[in-house]
Amino acid sequence: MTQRQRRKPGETRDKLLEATLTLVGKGRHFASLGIREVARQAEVVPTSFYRHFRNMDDLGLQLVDQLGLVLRRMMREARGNVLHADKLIDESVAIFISHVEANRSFFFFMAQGLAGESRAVQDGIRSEMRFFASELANDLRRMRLVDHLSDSDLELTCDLVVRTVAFTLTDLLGVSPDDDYQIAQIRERTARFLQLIFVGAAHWNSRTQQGPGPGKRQA
Amino acid sequence: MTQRQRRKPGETRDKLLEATLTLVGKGRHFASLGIREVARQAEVVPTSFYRHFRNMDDLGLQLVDQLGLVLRRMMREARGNVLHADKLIDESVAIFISHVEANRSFFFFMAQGLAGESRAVQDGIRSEMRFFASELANDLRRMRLVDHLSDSDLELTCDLVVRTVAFTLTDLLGVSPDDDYQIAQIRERTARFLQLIFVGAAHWNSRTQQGPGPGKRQA
DNA sequence: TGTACATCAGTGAACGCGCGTTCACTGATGTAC
DNA sequence: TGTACATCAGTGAACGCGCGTTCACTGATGTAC
Repeated sequence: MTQRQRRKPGETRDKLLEATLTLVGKGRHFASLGIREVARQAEVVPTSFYRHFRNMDDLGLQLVDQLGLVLRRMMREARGNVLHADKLIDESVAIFISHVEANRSFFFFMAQGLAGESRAVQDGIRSEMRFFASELANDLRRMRLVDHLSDSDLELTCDLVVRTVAFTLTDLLGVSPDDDYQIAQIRERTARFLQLIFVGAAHWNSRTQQGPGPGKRQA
Repeated sequence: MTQRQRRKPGETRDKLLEATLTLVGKGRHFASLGIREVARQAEVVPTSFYRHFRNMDDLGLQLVDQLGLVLRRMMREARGNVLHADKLIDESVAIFISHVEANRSFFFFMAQGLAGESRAVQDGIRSEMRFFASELANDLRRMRLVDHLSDSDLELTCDLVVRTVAFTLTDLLGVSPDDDYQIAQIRERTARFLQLIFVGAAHWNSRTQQGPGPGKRQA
């Protein structure tokens, strides 16, 4: 057998993670993947799997860690590129969508994991989202765009923003990655969702929180 | 064998559907369920499965149909019970949560299906959500709570409301059905999300739509 | 610098098992006359 | 009302296959002295 072993350290592990993402990217659900199937996709013998992961859930957890890195990279890029506050929403959404396109499988895995079989993966993804929301809150504070909001109301707003953006994943899941028109539609719609939320945040106050119905304030 | 056949017509089919929901309710993911496993849970011989469904995806589609009925029942109850506009949000959310508790597995299946393996199921659930959003829009129009919104802005608002409520499912998924405290937390938080959205809708206008950053209007 | 040994990651064979699916069968129910 | 027949839904046996997992092995790399 031609040089049967000693790839670069961690290479097989990376291949297995990537193979899983590839299958997810092809439309498979993480919960339905098996060890042999992933190993086959990774062009690795099934027994190698156990050198790196205890089972598929364990692999899923390590994918969540990598997802965290992807999200942080995205956040960094957004901080660098979103300069003018008046385009904050549009530019942020655009950056999000472009990162989803560039890491489709990762984000699909994220969307799947939120309602997935493994509690640990669920919690991991939720924790990433919480972190993201709190970083967003920090940024908005720093930009002094939400001075009238209490900490907990700001946190509420950012959580809703993150959820809304995350839900977009289920929209993107359904369209082909090169259907630019549909993707633009989703981008615009998402931006309008966020505008709606921020308009709400701008007019939010503690009285409001006590619960009028819709439209109460408009008169 | 004791009375080997002729149950009530459709009984086996219902048992298979219910068995699937039971497994989903226990934390399993729909995509990971197999025919034999479902048949076992239903206490039915595996071959019976084929008398009613072509495969698991087919069964999933029929679950989506039933989910539609559950949602319609919920809508009817909300229409009957939400009387005073100033409590519209709180009461609607309470009704939603109580229906989720009463049909846990159904709603878990819905949450799973949104990012599930079957495109048909995905589309089915999305279609149910669209229908729900449009009915909500009708109701709000009828109650004259959103007179200043254009049709498309109202549609946008209702879509966001439905998404936000749907996302709640991933929160509920993580808490035990008898953890009343946590469930109350989720209910309150969801109600606040919706208040935020409706405050946004109340102050929304076409200028806004052209995209100011957050807080722009507060000065 | 060289040697002995421990550790690590990749391998192929093998296991028992549960899977999806097919088949021919059975008997209850519905339909035609 | 009675009879003959078609349809339908449930059944048990059987198939070949892919699954997760174990095992003993191999050889490259790291470490101690």
